[in-house]
Amino acid sequence: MKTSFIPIDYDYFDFNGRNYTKIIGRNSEGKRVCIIDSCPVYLWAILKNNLSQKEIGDVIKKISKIKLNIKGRQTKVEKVELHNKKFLEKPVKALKIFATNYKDLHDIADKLGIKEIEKRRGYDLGFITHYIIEKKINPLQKYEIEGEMLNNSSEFGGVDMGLDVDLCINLKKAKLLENKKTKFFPKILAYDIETDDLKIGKGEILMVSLVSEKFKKVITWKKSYSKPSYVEYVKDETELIEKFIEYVKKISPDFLVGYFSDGFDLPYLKARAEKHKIKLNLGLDNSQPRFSRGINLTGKIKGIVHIDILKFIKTAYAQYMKSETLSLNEVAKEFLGDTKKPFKIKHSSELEKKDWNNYYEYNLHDSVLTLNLFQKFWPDIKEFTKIVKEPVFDITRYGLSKIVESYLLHNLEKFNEIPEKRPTSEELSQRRRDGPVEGAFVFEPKPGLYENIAMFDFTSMHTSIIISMNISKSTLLEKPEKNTNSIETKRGKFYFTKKPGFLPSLLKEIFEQRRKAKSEFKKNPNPITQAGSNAFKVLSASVHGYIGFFGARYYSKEASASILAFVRKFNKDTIKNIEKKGYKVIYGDTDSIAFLINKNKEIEIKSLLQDLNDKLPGIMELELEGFFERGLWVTTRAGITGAKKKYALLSKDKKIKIRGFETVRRDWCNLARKLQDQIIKQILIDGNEKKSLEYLKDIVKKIKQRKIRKEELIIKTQLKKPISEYKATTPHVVAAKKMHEKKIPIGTGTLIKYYVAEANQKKALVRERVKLPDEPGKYDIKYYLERQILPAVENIFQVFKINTKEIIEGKKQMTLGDF
DNA sequence: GACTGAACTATACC
DNA sequence: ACGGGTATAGTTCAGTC
Repeated sequence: MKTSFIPIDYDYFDFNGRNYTKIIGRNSEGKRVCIIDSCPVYLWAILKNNLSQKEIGDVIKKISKIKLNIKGRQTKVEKVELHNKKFLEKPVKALKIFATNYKDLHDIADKLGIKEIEKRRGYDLGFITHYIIEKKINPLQKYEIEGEMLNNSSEFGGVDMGLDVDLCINLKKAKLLENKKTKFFPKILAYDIETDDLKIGKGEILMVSLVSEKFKKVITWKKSYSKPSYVEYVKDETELIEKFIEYVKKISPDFLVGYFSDGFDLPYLKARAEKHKIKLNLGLDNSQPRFSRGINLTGKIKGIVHIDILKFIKTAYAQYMKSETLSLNEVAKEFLGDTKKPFKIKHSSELEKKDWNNYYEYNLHDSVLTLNLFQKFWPDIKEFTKIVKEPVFDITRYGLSKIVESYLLHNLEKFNEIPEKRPTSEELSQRRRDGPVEGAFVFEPKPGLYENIAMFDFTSMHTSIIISMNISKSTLLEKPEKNTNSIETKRGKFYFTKKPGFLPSLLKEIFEQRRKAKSEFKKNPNPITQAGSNAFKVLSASVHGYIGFFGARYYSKEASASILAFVRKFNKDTIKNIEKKGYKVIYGDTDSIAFLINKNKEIEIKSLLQDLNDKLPGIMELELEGFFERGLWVTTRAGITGAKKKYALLSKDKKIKIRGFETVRRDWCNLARKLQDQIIKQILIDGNEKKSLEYLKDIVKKIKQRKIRKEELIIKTQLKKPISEYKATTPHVVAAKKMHEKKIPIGTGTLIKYYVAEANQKKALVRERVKLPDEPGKYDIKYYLERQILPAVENIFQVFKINTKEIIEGKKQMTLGDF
């Protein structure tokens, strides 16, 4: 039997004590294919130096005899081979110890505590990762496979019986079809549920929507006066769940996609199914979803990849996004230009018959948005999966460190490297005690309104330093050596060999692929080329964070400290060089430098850039970020020093770039944010403060006359941990408690909204005046003037020597006099 | 009881 | 626990006079 095959979902099972993979995928005809395969299972024992041939022979003999009878199965060492390998770049002699079952490698490693063995490695990768590395059956790549058809046979304990696939093949041969572009259009089904209570399983599921390319359905037992065509009525919640399963099975998607569905929709369905004593048998083998334990639930369905698209967006894109929250509404707005349907959710008992049609539509559209978001990010997910070589299920849930680490693990073989182990819990606590390393340098600006500014920045600074200076855990030298890359840090002077290490080499590969992908995208801008560029960008930008992350296999505080020391050095050196040429540097943060170009022409600045670049080592590169007509820097609140990380620029093409100001912070009320935004824009465009001052006076007047709507004064603050863990009772904690009393569901991550009301008695603390947005009350004019408006504008006008405090307070006294 | 600095908290920048 | 450090700023809390 021969067919094409694109692997999608990976699973494994034991048969006669051995491990077998069960991979579900599709062939070119769109048929669902399952392949059964196995691979050698082994771990590495790194031998001590200077062992004699005889000693090695004796060790091999000893190890070959290891037999274990644990967890109800027999496992043994089946073969031992001697190999010349590398571990952390150093040549080592290592024994490749083959055993029966991957899950027993740990126990075998425990038996290897003998003096000739220095280290034991390679048994903590997970069987699927081990299998993919070993057999190179990579996810989402296209193969031509050969094997025996299994047709409800009893082979492998009848694994294919009751498995809903078109073909089940015992794999014999697989050939990667390299040159053919994989045209793989997966079947996607998005879903979303509506319930009467947000606590998992507590309320009833009122309806569930299912949306795929040519399918739209809302299943509900809550009837309206008229039934839209996409709605299907069922008798009750039990039937709703059964109907849901029926449709999922009928459509049989490759991906079942939800938004926050790991934490809500899927566990909810499971809990309600349990309550009604029915099985949520969504798996291709009729199994129920399985949930991982831990803080973050993840729901796995066998054969169908369950994807919580929120998780992927959060990990890979949140840092580049404008949205203030990751709610479906905001994320859809940013990426799709579409929003949720307006509908105010109430408990079903409070809904009138006429409301239900809107509720159906709302529910349906949430699935539409979820589907569209998946489509939007599918090219990215595909790229990440192909590059990192971990299954889609994991790629969409891994954090950045796991993505980087997986990439490294899947590429060690070409360096003949034995993988490093995960840190033990002792190592983890030690690493946490290491404390932080000194970070980047930020130039203290002199407050003012400047004209004609140029901004340079280093291209992917940390990444290019790692590559150019060959920095990593394994290239760090124990002793000083000549002709090395060295750097002084607070933790001592560190030396790195110039012989390329595997981590900097792999990073260089990613970096070059990113460059290619980026130019590809520029030549031919489309979602596919953009996704390639994005994936390499995110991956390469995360490597420095990975090295400094205490949970990393290739963690190195020395390497991390060195990278940051180089970051400071290159930035400061460049500032000096720019100043030497007679320019005034006004600001810089980590990898950027802003300076005044005075009367010089742009061409002269570009030649300065060229000069600076000529002196930079390796692949390091300084770029022109842009030319700016005007720029505004202010003092800190204390009013003495220039504030770092707070500035605004007006580019030549009249675009405004605002950084750090209250305008861009979501924990300030809209009024203060909008006012500041207007003022900054006006000042940058006009070059003076006159109009802005009038605008400020007008707003102050309006607030005193209570002409500002309360919505403009709502302060939004996120709960970062459970309420009980707060040591200080802050305003937003008080508001959260009020919400809790009102039975509004809250938890870590909830954006708490409140306003500050007038005090009826002498209430000094802000928290005593906190009210929820729909609580009646008058807002506190004094608070908003002094704690929101004034701080937002004070240091801006200070640049023009205008004392805003007098303007605000002076008028206030007059108004108070009126009372 | 008013004042003040430290601690706690959130959020931004790169 | 699931990249990192640097920085600003508000509010509460605890200690001082």
